[in-house]
Amino acid sequence: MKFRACPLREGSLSLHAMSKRVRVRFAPSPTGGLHLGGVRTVLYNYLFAKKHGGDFLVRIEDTDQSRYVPGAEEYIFDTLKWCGLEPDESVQYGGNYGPYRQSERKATYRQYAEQLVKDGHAYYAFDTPEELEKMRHDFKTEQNSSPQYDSNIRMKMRNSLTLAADETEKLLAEGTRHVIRIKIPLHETVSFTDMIRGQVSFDTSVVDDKVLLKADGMPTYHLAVVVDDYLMKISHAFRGEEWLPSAPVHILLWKYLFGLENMPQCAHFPLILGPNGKLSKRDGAKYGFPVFAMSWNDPKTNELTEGFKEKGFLPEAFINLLALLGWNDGTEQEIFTKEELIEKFSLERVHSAGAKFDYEKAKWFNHEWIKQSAVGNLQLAVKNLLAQNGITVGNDALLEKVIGLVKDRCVLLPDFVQQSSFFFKAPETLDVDAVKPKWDEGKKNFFVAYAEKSQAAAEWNATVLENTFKDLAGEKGIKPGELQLPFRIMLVGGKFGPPVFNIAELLGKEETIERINRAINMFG
RNA sequence: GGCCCGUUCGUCUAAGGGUUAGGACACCACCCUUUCACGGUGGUGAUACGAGUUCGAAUCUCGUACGGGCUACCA
Repeated sequence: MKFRACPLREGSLSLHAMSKRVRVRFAPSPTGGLHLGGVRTVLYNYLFAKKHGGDFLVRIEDTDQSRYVPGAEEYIFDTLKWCGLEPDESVQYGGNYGPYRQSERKATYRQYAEQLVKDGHAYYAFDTPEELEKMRHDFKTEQNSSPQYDSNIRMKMRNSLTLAADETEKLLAEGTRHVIRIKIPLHETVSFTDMIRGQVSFDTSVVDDKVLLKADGMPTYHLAVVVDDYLMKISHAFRGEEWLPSAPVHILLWKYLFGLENMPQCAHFPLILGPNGKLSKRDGAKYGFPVFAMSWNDPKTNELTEGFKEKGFLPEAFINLLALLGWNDGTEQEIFTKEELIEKFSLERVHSAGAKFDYEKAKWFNHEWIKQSAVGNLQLAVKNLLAQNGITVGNDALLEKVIGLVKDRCVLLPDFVQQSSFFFKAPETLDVDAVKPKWDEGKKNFFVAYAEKSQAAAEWNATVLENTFKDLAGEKGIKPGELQLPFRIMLVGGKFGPPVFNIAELLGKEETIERINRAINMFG
């Protein structure tokens, strides 16, 4: 980390971290939802910025209207909010370097694109999509399965390099559809230092003349990212590994436009992989786990993709598991709060290899977080979940006790429904089959007596209940163990839940006795 | 096809020239528990392959193989 010495008024010297600004870009389009890899990119950017006392900013990429999905932008910010990763600057949160939405910066991008043409680093291209397709077809060979618009091809196409100057002028004056392409130099080695991978080099002869400004006047990512990073004074640019191959284009643009010395430091994060390569939206449905942070309902296809939130993950657990997918602090610690992550995160310890997502381990993280969560942190979510299942909780104090009692056995939030419904509502059906084969008069008599004894009990708690139960069983000559399962079925309805006597304690005297009597009749 | 990145138990990973290659998830066994879990103890299980450098290589170098990414007027 770099430091800059700052003299204080008193004359002493103190070290201040140089201000860091990192940014993340979002397209409110591709699939709409923010998938695992996207959120992790945000997370690492966020952690880095916060750790170094810098600013974390989000830019919105609404470059391609045909792909723009309504609602996606709001969705992005909802997701960031749920994850606790709100940016310091963005369309929604404001800041001093706006506008942050790409479509509102069109004039700026054009200005720099024209500048490049003037300096001989870019050119106008008038080729139609059909002509491009023809080119790709005509020049396709066995050695080159996908020909690029590059130094070999460009002189055979219709652009300001091949056309006479007055012809170009005329086409432009007529408003002919055109794009601006970067003119990649012939044989030049472009290299840069990636904070995770070290030095990476490319030969420009394999880079194509990327479109910088599209026919509709919108910039491509390549132009926008460089111009914005400069104008918004970005110091660090981190993104996914899938961007590595386009880095040379960006380096060249920095060189031509703003100077290499002003280029942000960059890092490319490893990909998050699904069972088969890069994690895709399809993998979720295919393998049965969520790939989006929050449920995304595609307004175009009306297709719903379930998210981690709706699946019952705690946001704390979600960012925890994401952080550990490609990074660790070198110790054996695995459970981190956001604050700890900020404190301990370091780019040097981010892996360079892709990480395959494991849903089982993800669930383990959530389980750990539920177990260590304070009851208050869970209460609202559980209450809502119960309400969704038709159970209204009238007694919050009881709910608190119930959550405390059952949270150790809940992996996902919805598990609370099964584990705690019966505290608020008597089970509608009892697992009679589990009891009947061994049910007899002796047991029936026991429970009739136990109900009577309970009625008379002066104290009502698990210990007293259990002692009474065991004493009575002894008197009747029945093993207490044989009576516990029927008792559980009576109260819970099935073979699950916390220890029976704890359940009875929370249920209270009246309810417990009522359930015993009701069940005795059902067992016959 | 070309270019780039990568490769330690099934999965996430630790080990920065010298360790019986460590931990976690999952799995198995036992203990605890007469429900289901939690928890505890133990177990199975990895340095892709081949050369080289070195007294010594998971670690450094090269090659091979395999995996992934990119190769759009998408990001």
